[in-house]
Amino acid sequence: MSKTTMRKTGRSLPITLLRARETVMGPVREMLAASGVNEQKWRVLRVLDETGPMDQSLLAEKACLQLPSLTRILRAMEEQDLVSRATDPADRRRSIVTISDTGQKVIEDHADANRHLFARLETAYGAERLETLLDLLEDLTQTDFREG
Amino acid sequence: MSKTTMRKTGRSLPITLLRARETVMGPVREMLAASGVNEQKWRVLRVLDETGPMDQSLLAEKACLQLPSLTRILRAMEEQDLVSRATDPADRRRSIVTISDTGQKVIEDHADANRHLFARLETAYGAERLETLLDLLEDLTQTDFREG
DNA sequence: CCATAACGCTTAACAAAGCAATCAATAGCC
DNA sequence: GGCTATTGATTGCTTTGTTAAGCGTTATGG
Repeated sequence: MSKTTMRKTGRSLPITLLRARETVMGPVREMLAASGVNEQKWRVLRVLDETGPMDQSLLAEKACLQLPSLTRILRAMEEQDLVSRATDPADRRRSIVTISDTGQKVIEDHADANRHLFARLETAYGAERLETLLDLLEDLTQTDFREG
Repeated sequence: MSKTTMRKTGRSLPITLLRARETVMGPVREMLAASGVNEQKWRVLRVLDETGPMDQSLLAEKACLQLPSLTRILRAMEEQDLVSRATDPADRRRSIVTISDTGQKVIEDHADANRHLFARLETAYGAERLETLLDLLEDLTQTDFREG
């Protein structure tokens, strides 16, 4: 045994989060497997559908994607006619991304399966506990615990 | 606005988990940036340090890594002398991974910073809430909500 | 025994993450 | 106005995730 093993090894939040994410995303990936969109594209579509057109920086933040990743994903999504991009006339650095009818249709096609999945999760895990978990996670995200 | 936007757009557990993970891992990545280990190697080292030598399949599961990823990571870690591998004489398909003194040192070097980080998180977020969150996450991981 | 299946790990191929550098457009400042 | 700094997006490079196939080893069943 190692010296460091002697310390009380508390549960690891990073690994626990990873595991939980895998548990949740597995079924979602299954759901999306058939259609031409993957997890990331689905997140992009959902954000655009829920919030409307926006520039890429904001979209990246809301969809939890890095700008470089988003750039490449949007290129593919444009080719699939899921979204369209147009440079913002007010600031020609910006490019505004808009969901297309095809993109809307993908969302709608998966809406039922998604609701069904979520409903099963609520049943198996407990609706109140799920609410609590989401609250705690959102608070964690807003917690600042950096140096200084 | 879209048709689908009309539905009550519940909070998305996948994205919330992603965000929370990013919040937690950001500072950890900063901590590790200087040393030669990244997030994944750090997870491998921690698992080996806490639980002792083990074969790769178990290590992969505990460190939340896929076997192919682990293969590549271990190759690099062997070159860095962080771990060593030896085929299990009892079952020569298995290869047992052991943390090295260099690997131990990396853990020890970061132990303080890691504890400090975790302590600040406990302070900023609340120790009890953190416990609750970990409990809820672990339960979620054990929740089966697949079809059928 | 021996053929076959199952297992543990590796390799291969491609998409994506992460990070740094780059480029074009805008903003600030003298 | 013209120079520099900043911003939004893209590209390049390396590592990892994901899936499927492959190889050697061990278990199983006739």
